[in-house]
Amino acid sequence: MTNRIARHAVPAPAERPVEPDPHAAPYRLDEQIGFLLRRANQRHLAIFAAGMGAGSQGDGHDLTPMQWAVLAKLEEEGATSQNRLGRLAAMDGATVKGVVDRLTERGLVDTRADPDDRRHRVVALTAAGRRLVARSRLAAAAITEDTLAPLSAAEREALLALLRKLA
Amino acid sequence: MTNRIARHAVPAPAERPVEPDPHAAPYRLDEQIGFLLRRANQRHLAIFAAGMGAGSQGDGHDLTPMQWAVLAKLEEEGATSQNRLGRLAAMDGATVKGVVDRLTERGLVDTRADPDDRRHRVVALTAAGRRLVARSRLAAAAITEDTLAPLSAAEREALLALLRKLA
DNA sequence: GGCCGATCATTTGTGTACGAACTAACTGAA
DNA sequence: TTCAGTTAGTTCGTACACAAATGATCGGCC
Repeated sequence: MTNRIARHAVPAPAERPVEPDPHAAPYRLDEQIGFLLRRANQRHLAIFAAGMGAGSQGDGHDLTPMQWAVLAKLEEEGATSQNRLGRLAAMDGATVKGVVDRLTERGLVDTRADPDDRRHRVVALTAAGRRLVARSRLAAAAITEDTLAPLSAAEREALLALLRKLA
Repeated sequence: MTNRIARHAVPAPAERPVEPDPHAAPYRLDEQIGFLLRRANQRHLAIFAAGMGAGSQGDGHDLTPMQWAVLAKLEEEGATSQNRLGRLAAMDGATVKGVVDRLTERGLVDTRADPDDRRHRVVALTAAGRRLVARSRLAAAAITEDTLAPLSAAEREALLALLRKLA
């Protein structure tokens, strides 16, 4: 669990900061919602990589968050077009393609043409993909749990509700 | 303000989902903290791009969130080493380099050697960089405001506090 | 029945993100 | 002082993320 970022106390600045314009509104990067969202997400990604990444003691998931999202959605929804998959997993078409390509190379999903609409490419889990999802369920739940560990049950609910409102 | 992702109602699935194992714990991707964090961040990034991106009605900021974070931190703290800048702005060394390189190409920052420690490369705002930061302050504040728009003042405070706890 | 706008997939290009491996430089203890 | 451990920066490789442009296909409307 590396997470080399901002994990230590920051040492004193090398030189005195430029005095800001006293008329300017105060703007502290660390107080902005964007910065805090990014930090929280970073921590989550580190936890995810530790639990499902390549280095996670050979339990063999080796999935990125996006790859897991696609697999999980495919199991929830069954086979679907790339486009719908992208909407469900909240990623754009170009990104979906990359993720699906990598999953296809590993034999976890496959893609076939849709006879009803030849624009669609229908993506589905393979047997190996279904097995991997089944094996990874617990790890995924543990990642959610670890990410929320600093919060009480009430705080967790509040945070999820606020984030849903924000999205 | 494009945001093509998941902006529309999702149509019915093309075929019936595979029935999940009734013994498996329920796992809904949309309820996981990671998914919600990513969605919230996506929306923020779209708002940011609209307010400071290249297409934002020629007000000429044309900054990414990372680039803005570096510029804002440099103004808060004055000239600092790349490493410290990375810790302050919460990005790893390799990422800092890319961002600083692009800002350098645009003449917004420059880098010099530190005579006291020749490992350090000290990054500082140029005059043009300082002017751009001054011009962009209001836009940055508006982005924070727009991102938090769906929430009441109390909810905003609660969300920021919870995210701080999570980081 | 054939055109027109919308939809789907793909490609290209830019910009994060970060692990891993490497070199140069510093620092403290033997 | 010397050298082992640490730190700063760079490079490489992989994987998102998304705008924009392109080409194929569909669906409806005249």
